[in-house]
Amino acid sequence: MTVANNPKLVTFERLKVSCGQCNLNELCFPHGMDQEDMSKLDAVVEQRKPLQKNDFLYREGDESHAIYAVRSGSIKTIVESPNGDEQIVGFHLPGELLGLDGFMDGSHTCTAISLETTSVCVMPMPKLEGLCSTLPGLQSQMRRIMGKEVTEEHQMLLMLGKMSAEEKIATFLLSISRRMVERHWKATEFVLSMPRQDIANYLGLAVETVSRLFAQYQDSGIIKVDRRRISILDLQRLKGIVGECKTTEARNSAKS
Amino acid sequence: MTVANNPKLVTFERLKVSCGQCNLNELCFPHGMDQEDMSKLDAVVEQRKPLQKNDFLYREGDESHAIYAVRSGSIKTIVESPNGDEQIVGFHLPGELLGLDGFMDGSHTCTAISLETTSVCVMPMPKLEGLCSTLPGLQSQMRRIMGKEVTEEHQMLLMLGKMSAEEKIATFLLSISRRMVERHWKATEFVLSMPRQDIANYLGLAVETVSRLFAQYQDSGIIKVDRRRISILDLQRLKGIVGECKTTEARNSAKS
DNA sequence: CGTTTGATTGACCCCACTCAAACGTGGTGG
DNA sequence: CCACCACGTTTGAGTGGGGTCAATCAAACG
Repeated sequence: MTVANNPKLVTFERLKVSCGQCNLNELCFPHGMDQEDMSKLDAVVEQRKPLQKNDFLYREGDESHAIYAVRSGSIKTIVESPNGDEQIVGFHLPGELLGLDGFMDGSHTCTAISLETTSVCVMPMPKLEGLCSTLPGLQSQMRRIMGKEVTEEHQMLLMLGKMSAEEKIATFLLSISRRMVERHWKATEFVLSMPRQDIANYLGLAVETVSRLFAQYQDSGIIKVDRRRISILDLQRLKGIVGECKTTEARNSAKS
Repeated sequence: MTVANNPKLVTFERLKVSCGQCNLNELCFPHGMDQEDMSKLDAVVEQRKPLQKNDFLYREGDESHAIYAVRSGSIKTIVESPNGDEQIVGFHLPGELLGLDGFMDGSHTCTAISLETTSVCVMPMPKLEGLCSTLPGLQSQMRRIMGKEVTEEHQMLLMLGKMSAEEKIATFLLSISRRMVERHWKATEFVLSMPRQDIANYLGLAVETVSRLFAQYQDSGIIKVDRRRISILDLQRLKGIVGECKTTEARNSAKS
């Protein structure tokens, strides 16, 4: 329905949409900024030729020029180990940011690959830095964004370190569901943009385990699986799998 | 030998040491800053009463006032899961920073606990922000620090997601060793400040597994273990365990 | 159509966890 | 100074969760 969420439309209609007009701005970088600041931000945001499936947005080692926001489509970020295998460290949906890994020494420490046809907004670092010194709000915005990244990665460490396969899958589905709601999509029906292989990699599991647990949850009547299309039939039971107490629920309702 | 690395001395001698005089400044926040900027930073750095073992520096949910640098001793940071168990997300040695998890919404999302008697430098956020707007270098410094945090956590995700117990233990020992060298301590002989339980938690393993692998590596002549005192006897073999190809070595030599 | 790629399912097995007990070691008080 | 206790660590035995291997199946594509 919306422009931003349909890659076909955005690709062929017009490339540049101002942040003020973008329906994702509440989720994205401009979150909480006033009209004036947003229009100044607008001036530095650039558009980029849409990425085709499996295109690289950037690779490990590439010089870091900018931070990126997904406008439509989705992107995975991966890090590579010394002995060759790779770990997916994040899936990025429309409105989510990436590229913060390049801040340490000016070159990216992970690789970003599109999962489907994807368009991104580019915020060039030099210009963004310049803007930061004039707009006091932008600086704290940057901090918030990086703090969010750190916090999210902590949650992922918790998942990889302490959760069983069942809990991981449930957590993953709930995370996607929650983010779908944020984007005003249905909480209980969505299409995963990544293959099973990527889900497994992300969760530290084997593909077969992911497949088996999807099947198991379907048999239990918790979800319905049709290839990459997922329907959550019993959200409460899914939440019950990840943790008995209500901490998660309390935290979510407190945030919104 | 050095003041900063001996908690007893620093505690009873004098609390405040300027960044310029601190032998950790090359590892710490001031890394790369000139004398002038450093003295301005000095003006906002505060000292804090030393923490006793198992004291909290801050807890999840606490309001975030500052970022902290370990001056002596060590600190662990942990996140808690809905169902009660916790994951250690980092061990912080002298010169290392913590508190960045509070940047998202102004309250900490993890808990910091000292592993031994520990003193920290406090950099209050409001003052630091003020300084950022006048010192252009400080802003980019902040970014570097956060970028480093993100990158380190990516490496940890890789470890938790893809490594076997053997690789995890080897990686852990090498990480400690590398950081000891940075602090001008011996690369091959050190005392771990955390119990086995914490190592196990951090690596996503059971205590028994950690114990067994330490024993196994000792039997193989790779390390020598005496309670918490570790001697690395065969650094090359240890590096061999984490990855067959030489990427790690190449990267390290390229950086230095 | 055949081919390829991704997903599922089954059989088997191994790594790492659990449970349990023994073993220092350090601290405490008699 | 020694006896005692508490805690962290080690070691052994047994088990199960999830990985591996292999075959099958279903879409998508040329």
